[in-house]
Amino acid sequence: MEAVAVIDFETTGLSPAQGDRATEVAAVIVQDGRVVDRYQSLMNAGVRIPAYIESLTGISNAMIRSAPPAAQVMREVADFVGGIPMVAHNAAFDAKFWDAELARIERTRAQDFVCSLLLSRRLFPLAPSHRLGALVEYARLPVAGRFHRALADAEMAASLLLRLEDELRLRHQVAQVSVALLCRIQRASKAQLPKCLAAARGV
DNA sequence: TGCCAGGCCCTCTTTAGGGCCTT
Repeated sequence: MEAVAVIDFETTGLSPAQGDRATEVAAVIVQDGRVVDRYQSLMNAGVRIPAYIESLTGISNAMIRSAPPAAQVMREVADFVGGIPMVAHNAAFDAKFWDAELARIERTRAQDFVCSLLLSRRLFPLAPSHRLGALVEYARLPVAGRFHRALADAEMAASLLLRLEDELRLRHQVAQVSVALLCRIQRASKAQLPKCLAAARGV
């Protein structure tokens, strides 16, 4: 598979449209079956983190006060990722924060966003839960650090992506896994999935 | 203090409702 950037945000809430902002971002570059580069930074967007999110993530208002400005961090991470396809667990969430934070520095995203949550629902239908932590346990992936910290979650989502790639190769005999195929799989309905995988096998 | 969104997916569905997932 071509190189991808697996990203994860910690934020003050669920919706940039409601005024929520990013507090931490991480991106790991996955190439040739392994993580080859990493970026991580706290970011100060000048908004207060609610107490229940401080306890969820361990990221405090004091930590954010001494963090670099959000605009600087977004310029750095966007340059780090460049134009390669992006991946996140529940990508709808991270994509809306990525696009909202980029818009504040007058930049836009051009590449695809692959969702490891949607892929897991297709390829691990028997998993008891498709939360990142539950999938790490289900697939016996290494715990990369504290859950709900950006770099640890990005590393674990990267491990999950590589496991999903293995699943396509070994169980479904797909010789060539590509981002385009992952995009087709995540858009496929349950009924469409067998045909989608058969086409990928060249049947 | 408590709550806020939105897309996906299942089902006792499609003229809808509710759980899952992200912070």
